[in-house]
Amino acid sequence: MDYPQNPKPSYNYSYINEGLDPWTTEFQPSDYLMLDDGFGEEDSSSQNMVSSEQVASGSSTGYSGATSRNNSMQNGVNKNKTEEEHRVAFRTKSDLEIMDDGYKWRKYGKKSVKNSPNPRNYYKCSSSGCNVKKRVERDREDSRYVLTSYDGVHNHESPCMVYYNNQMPLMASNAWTLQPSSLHSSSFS
DNA sequence: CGAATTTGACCGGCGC
DNA sequence: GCGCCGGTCAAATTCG
Repeated sequence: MDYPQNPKPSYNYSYINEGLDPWTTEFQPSDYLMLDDGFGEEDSSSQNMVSSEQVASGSSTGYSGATSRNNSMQNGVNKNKTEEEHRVAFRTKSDLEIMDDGYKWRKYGKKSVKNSPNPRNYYKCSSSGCNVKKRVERDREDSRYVLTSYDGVHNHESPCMVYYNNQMPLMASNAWTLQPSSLHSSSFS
């Protein structure tokens, strides 16, 4: 698949000249942040975020067979979950869905969702022991938008993280953490 | 030659 | 109980 993807983590490709700054304006986090159970029926999107919480069960390589997926497959009743499910979903205006956010992702699946002509790609953080997953698909309504969903919290820093004199860690201009706390303050530049 | 992607198969939940 | 549907696996293939 030859794709004119951007060679490096830099968003230099030509944007649709909307006369708007692409990243500070078009980036709308938590556009449809449907957490919780699938109670709220969104008018535009009827897909329900899967309520499967994956516990970071120790052995990363200990994956054995497809049957022993997760013995802790509890029901929706959250009795004693130690791991909260961190989900962040947002929508970005981009013509490319290959967005480098500072982490290395390994694609592990592609599926076409019903009611949408666009397939959905599944990525996983390539760092060992980091079970953060990522889901990328195009908006079924506006194919100009890309719906990205992050699942989990990284247990390591971004490879693009830069340190200035052992001071407070600063992020590179083209990288941002997925921590929900730092999601609000968009310190891009 | 090793690593990452591709892609169909498979698995498990949920609705009927 | 069966079939739909979304998520993941893993063998094969491609890529660097």
